[in-house]
Amino acid sequence: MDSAERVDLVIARLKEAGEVGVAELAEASGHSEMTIRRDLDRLESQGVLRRVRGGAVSLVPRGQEPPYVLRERQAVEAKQRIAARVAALVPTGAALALDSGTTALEVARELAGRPVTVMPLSLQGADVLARSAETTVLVAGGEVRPGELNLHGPLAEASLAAVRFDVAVVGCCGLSAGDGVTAHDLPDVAVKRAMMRSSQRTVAAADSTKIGLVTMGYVCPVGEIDTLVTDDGAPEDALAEIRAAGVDVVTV
Amino acid sequence: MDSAERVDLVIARLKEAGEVGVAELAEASGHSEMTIRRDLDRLESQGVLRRVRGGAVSLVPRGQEPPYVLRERQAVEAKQRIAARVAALVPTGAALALDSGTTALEVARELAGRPVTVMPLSLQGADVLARSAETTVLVAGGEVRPGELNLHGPLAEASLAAVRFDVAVVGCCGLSAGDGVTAHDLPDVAVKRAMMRSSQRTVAAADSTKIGLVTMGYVCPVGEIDTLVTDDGAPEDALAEIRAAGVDVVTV
DNA sequence: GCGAAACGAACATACTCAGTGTTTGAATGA
DNA sequence: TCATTCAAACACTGAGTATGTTCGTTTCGC
Repeated sequence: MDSAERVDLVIARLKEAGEVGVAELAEASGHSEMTIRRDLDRLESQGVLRRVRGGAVSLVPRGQEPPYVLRERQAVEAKQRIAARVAALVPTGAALALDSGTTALEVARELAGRPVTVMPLSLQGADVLARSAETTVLVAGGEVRPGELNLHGPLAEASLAAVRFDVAVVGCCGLSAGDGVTAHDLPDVAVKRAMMRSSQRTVAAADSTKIGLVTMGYVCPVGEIDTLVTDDGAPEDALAEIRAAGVDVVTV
Repeated sequence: MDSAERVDLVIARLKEAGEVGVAELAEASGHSEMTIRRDLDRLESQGVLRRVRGGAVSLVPRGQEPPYVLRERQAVEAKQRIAARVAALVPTGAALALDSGTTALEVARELAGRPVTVMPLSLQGADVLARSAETTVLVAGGEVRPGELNLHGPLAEASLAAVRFDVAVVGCCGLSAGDGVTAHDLPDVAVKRAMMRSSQRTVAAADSTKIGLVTMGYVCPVGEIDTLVTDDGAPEDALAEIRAAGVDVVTV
């Protein structure tokens, strides 16, 4: 069991019980207690948990978005397939606004090197795209959320408002026919709205775990999405409802 | 002779003769030709030179700013000392605009972790600063120059205009009492002006090789600089002239 | 206050990966 | 055509990281 698997184990136990013990993890993973302690210390510095004597307790509150370091390890393969499909929807020479988040970062990796103009809403996205001379990167301003490295606030919205895009690629935390597109917090909602306002078309990229989910920040009714790209794990009836709202649903 | 020294050697020869040979470099550096080829390939991908059969020719035109990959290896120690002094001038809680460039990047490293609000004008600066939870990062929007990773254009200027700073930390390519503060290109000039316009005080950070130099883009007369931080390698008479213009000159 | 458990600093070991050199066959240009 | 240059493939090396072990210190329950 390697480092990544150990982290998965810690997360799983925290999700079940809300707390874990060092000895218990050492036993289960087959590693020394010292190594487990080092794992837990790292996760604490990433804000995932809080160390207590003998183990650790969960810090991720229910219903809130898990931290970036955890999300980036979830459904990686599905996200890459979705990202490839989204990138294929972007014509050469197009201008697009690219949301923050793990799925959007994969889209950035796919787009890097293609002759398009991109406004990424995250520093990681900007970094990936700026390495290529072919791609024009027009980074949005804004306040950087620590840990997440995404951009929000009035500066971000002003940057988006100053440009017109062919396509907005938005990630979302929840998407259901009844409750529309939702995000985890309000600053993100404002940014997503600004992206959509400045773009002719909106493409939503969401892995199937997001379908049917409803989170706190309401962005818009599903009907405002032009195209949804998701993986094939979503229940067919939920997708049918979304299609009925006029969305072009693509599964990969 | 390690990798960094070999690159220096390549640059030196290119500066003298405009071209270098693989065999010649292998001889001079004491390394195999294969290693030299790999060095040259890397430098080609960084835009420093163009490979030709048997060697390489220079791509950096006279009078233009050398690429970032070269500048970052020049006067490293002086830049770090200057950066530490500049950071010391920034009071806790202050808001500052931070220029792009290698010296400013060192300032960012010094500032990371301190409770200040920073608007960096480069992606690297943003990256360094955003890692710390203590520091508020308000990244400027704008177009990213490939290779350089700095931000310019109307979006950057608009971001700067939307905020008021206590201090602007500007790097410069040239600084002389007679010809004022100069930069290498016009988009940079506009950004530096916008930084200064939005800030109460301007601190210029420039290693001594920049003192007395004049480059193409005129930014402002030296008198508009409040404080200049430089290393002790600058000629005293040049510094005296700058002081006479009302600049508080600090040497480290 | 006492003792057991947990902790973390320090050192030793194992592993990974980037950088380098050598070989060899293909590509290039005089 | 032929010598030179190139680049792919493989082996070697050293730096840096991850892990385990030891041991003295800290913490908590009693």
